[in-house]
Amino acid sequence: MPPNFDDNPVAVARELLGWTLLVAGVGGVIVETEAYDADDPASHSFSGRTARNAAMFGPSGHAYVYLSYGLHWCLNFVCREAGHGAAVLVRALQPTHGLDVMRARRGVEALRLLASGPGRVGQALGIDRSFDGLPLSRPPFEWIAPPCAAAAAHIACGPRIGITKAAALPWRFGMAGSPFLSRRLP
DNA sequence: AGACGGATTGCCT
DNA sequence: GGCAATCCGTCTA
Repeated sequence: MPPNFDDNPVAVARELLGWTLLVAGVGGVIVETEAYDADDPASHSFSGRTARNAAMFGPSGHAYVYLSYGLHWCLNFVCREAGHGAAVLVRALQPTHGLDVMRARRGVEALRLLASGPGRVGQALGIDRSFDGLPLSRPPFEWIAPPCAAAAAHIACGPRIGITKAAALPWRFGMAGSPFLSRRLP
């Protein structure tokens, strides 16, 4: 049972925290996300549809994958209804499943370094261009719901990272105090 | 056809 | 805390 993606990206970004995301059996608990909306200058969808961001304008509940800085594959979830260009970026996981696979892919041992950062998440999960546009409700994706009401009480938010436009919006969300965040939250 | 910049990471001091 | 690496997508001609 996957989470509900038919909502605005800020709501989806918050609701995703605490869910366990597995890709081919490898993954962990989502502890950090960022929201990107259609009329958001920092969003890849802001300047309209192109070949790269086409998945963002497709149906919700699908993956949008892009290459960052020429070498990092980043995983996003399309949300709202089709055609809006809204998505949520997965920024960090607490590794729980397939630790050895992730260690091999990442080339590091420490749990803390396996998936704390969007590029690390992509590498740890084996994400690449071929995942762009795939539905999140079917294999290789698999979801485990968070323990009831556990996540909501511990969510913190702050400005998004690495962007220059709309930098003031507090659209980065994380589980407060988690050691697996890519950076501290206020 | 060619230039330019980026939703980052890792290694440096 | 600072900065180089790296290469695809987009824009301009």
